[in-house]
Amino acid sequence: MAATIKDIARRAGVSTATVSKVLNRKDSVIGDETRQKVLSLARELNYTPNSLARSLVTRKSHVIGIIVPDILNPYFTELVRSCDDAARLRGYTTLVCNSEGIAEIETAHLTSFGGHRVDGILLAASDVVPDTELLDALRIPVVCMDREIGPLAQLVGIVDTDYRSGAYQATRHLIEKGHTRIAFLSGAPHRSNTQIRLSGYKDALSEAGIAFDPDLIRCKEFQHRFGHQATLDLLDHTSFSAICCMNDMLAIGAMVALRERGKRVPEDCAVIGFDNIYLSPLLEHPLSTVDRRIAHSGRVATDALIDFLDDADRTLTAVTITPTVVSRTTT
Amino acid sequence: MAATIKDIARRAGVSTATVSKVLNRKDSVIGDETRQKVLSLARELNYTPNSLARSLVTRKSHVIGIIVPDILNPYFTELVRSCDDAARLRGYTTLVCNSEGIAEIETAHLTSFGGHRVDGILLAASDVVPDTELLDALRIPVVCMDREIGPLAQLVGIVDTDYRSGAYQATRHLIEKGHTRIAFLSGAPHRSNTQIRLSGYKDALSEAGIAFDPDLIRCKEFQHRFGHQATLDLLDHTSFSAICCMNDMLAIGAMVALRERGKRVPEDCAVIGFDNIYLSPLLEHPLSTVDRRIAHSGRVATDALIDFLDDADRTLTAVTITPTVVSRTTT
DNA sequence: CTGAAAGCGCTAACAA
DNA sequence: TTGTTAGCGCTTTCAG
Repeated sequence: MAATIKDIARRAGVSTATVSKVLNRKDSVIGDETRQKVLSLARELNYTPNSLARSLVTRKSHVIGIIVPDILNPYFTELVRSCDDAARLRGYTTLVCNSEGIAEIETAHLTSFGGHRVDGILLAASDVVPDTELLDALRIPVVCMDREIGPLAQLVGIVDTDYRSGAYQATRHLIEKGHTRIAFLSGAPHRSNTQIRLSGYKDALSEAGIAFDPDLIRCKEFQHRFGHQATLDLLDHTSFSAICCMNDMLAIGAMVALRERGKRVPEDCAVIGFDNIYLSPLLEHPLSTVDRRIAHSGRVATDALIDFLDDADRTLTAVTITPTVVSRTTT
Repeated sequence: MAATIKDIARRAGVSTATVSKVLNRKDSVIGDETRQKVLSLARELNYTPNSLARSLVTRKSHVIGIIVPDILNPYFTELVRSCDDAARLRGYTTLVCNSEGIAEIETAHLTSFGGHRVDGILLAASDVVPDTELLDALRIPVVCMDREIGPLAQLVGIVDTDYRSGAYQATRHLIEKGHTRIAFLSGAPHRSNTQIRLSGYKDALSEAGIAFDPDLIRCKEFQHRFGHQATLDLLDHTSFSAICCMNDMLAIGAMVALRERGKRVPEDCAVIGFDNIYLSPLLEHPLSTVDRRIAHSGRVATDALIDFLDDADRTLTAVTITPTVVSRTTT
């Protein structure tokens, strides 16, 4: 059995209260020899405080719950990694859950966060509509990491990306390269996630005097499989010389489809992505994309949450990241 | 404040013990109306058990600690994801930590696992030599996920991959394609991880009557940057027609270097990887590689651990995964 | 400067 | 069938 504060107290001939004080650096009032005795005993017994017991009384778990749709998606892998790094730097541990983009699963995770008494929640809702009632009932501070969500009492931060601008820039980039028939791939069609991006796409088109053609639009989900499938479908039903993908995995899927059909990138068809995941420069054709500063946004979100938790900043933090085009070889 | 068992007890006019019994399905002995009253009250008050308190008394946290070098590496992303899935299926939660491949960091995480009273540990030690003394002192069951580690009292499972066979098969695959000058890229040279693979490589060569040439060997770390750098270096200093990479990220890095130097894959130089990460078929040149059943191994490791924890199987589980070559377009 | 006592929310015998 | 009691390991007033 692991040593407890009691073991130390007994051997040191002091009370557990004293040991606790020493161990928590609340020892300004503690005698020097007592402190030394306790400290050396702690080392000797290989003492590690039981954080369950500690959290129970302090009502602070120093754990942050993170929800993402799927950590396998490189975008979320990077996001989670940067959140975790930022959290550890400030003494917090991270509990990561995958919602699969399914509201019920997200809800279950949120409930479990409540049970584990996490101090705060970092939420990448993506395409799912979170149960805001639950979120409110939980009374746990929340920071949204990828988009706004409905009104929420416990919302203490939003790290938003200017998707409209990103999509606009991507489209414009393609237009400047001379394309006029530009296909558009994105996630769930009715979600703001997609609608906002679509508006940026349309803005760029109309600005250039190009008519919007709904036949060029394919919206369903943010996964490479869909990028692949949609591109094949596009190839079969219409003509175009560029694809504007609303994330990099979609772009990767699109390029696979293009290759299968013998199309060269960018000669026969240009491709641009969105996110700038760390893989995009490593592809055989390094991917042109829209950089959204993934690691930075994770860090900012985490810091905002912890600032709030640690009482450093009790106001709502709202940060909007303006993405920028990174032109590589696929456009 | 979240409702507690006490709140329910008071309103239901019963004792907390009774409430606890109902809520834990130890209610075979509980009166029907009492049960109903408690259950409906629990729902009404939106009761969620405090798992900290529960774990403190039951001495079971239902949390499993996972250590990997870096979750950004797709191999570990997949591994962690499959462990997490398997764990949740059995009622466990997962606490994931990145060791960065640095022993001190791994040690810090292990210590923190002790503090959090995790029930078991899933360890992907990779190139780091774990502090087996600490591990023993912790008295927490451990399953190794990618290789064996030294003698360990608390070791309850090993999921090993037959690296020798994998490297042998990869090399042989290349030889069968007509290559004789085959470069070899791997991680830390003095680690078993690399040495075992190297022996497979050598076996295949000697079997084919090809002399081993140390100039073709580059071992340092398992990251794409090194794959890139090593390939450039190889290109500058020797000649070869194939590269045998001991993980897929190395292969991706190598292919970038090859492209930069105007070499075509596989015409000018064949490349084979190791791991079969989910990205490898998605590359522009789908990567030939050695499949090691990542998700399967994570599942097996997790199940072995939980079997032990749940008392279903108190013997040491030792599984060796035999990898197989997947031939795609780069060889 | 140190200790006694209470209690965080829950479970687990043992009584009743 | 239900309640009483004790206690998990720790922190935190409040006395001494």
